[in-house]
Amino acid sequence: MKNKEIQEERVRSYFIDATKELLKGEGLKVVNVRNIADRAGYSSATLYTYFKDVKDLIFECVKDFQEECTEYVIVDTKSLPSGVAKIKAITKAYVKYFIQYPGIFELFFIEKTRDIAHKQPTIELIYTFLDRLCAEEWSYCLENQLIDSEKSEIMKNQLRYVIIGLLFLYINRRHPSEYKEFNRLVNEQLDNLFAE
Amino acid sequence: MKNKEIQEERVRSYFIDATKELLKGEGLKVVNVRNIADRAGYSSATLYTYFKDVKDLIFECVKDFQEECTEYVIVDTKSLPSGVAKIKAITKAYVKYFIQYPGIFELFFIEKTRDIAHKQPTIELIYTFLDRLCAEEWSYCLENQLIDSEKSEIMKNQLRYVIIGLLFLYINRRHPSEYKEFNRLVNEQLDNLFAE
DNA sequence: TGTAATTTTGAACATTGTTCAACAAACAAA
DNA sequence: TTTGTTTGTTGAACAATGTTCAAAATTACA
Repeated sequence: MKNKEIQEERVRSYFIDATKELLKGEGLKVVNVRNIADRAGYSSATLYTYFKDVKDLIFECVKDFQEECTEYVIVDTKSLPSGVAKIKAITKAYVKYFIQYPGIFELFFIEKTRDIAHKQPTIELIYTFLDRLCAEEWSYCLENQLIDSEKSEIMKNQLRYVIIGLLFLYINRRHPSEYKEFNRLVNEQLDNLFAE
Repeated sequence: MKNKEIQEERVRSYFIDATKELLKGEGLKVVNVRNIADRAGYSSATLYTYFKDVKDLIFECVKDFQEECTEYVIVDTKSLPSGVAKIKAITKAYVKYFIQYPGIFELFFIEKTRDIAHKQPTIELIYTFLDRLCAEEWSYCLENQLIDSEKSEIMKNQLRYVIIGLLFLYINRRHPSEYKEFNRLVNEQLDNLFAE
């Protein structure tokens, strides 16, 4: 009974890895059952013995990518001292990760889940991701009165929505058309958020 | 030659009207060539003599909906005196319009255009829409020194991105799950933006 | 080794967007 | 009015997508 579970998990991982490779490579537009199955070395019909449907499989990748992104952010910012500048740096690393892998951004934020109610825990995970990346730093800033505690919740929300808005329009709509300008806007908004 | 053009424009409008009805009703998920053509009273093949493809047809609706939304906002806010409160009111009306017709939000911001380069003027129109709705009011506030002119561009950007972020997560991801909470967040962010 | 259980799959189906040869309607020329 | 040409319309077919299922292949085990 135990072996069966191990083997089952193994095959699932072949499909998941194949999907992750496609998402990181050419992005959502080439993620389909036949491409996934080809890459995993199975027929597309086999996919359905391990996953309810292809959306289910695709959403299985979320947790892995969050871990990868977390690692990416930590590596990029670990040497910085705590404080407002570190929140900015974490946010910029988070942004950079999605710019590097637009397919992952699409998966996290744009791709429609068939059954959004059933996937709500995953959605919640995505939604609170930036908060969790910055949580320690917010705490530090509040403890050391670097940030007005009255305003901290509003600021967290502002950070979340501004960054999602920026990433969304840039990745989904090529707006602004130049990365440089996009980057300038990110910096401007971050500086503004923590100004005064 | 003139008659031909009139008739052609007429048939185009049948398809466009059919698409608009579907978008305002059940939303993007039911917008497909067969549904559109059925409603327009033609075969789906006919659609292709009047439009390059279905995305082209769908994007034809953008301008009409912008006019409708503009009207909606004007009616909702025309009696208010100029000033910061009016910018807030215009923004809230803009948000309400998209909450009422989520399908139109999807069309404006989420739906992928096949050829994003070719559609860039339309994208630009969408992107600058809220700015244009508020343009007069920003001018008024700047002239009367109700807003720091140094910060006005940053504030406009903040407004745009926060509102798009909020609408996007609420409409596309049911987050937050309650409209009341969504509304609270919109108000909180608007108040914060114009505070101090 | 033979049989039962499990895993895998090819083939089929439904639903998309799109194309095209053929049909129908409108129009022009005789 | 008849005939021929141009224009508009469409059914049928195609390709790409997700999904299902009976049958084939493989594995487990008595």
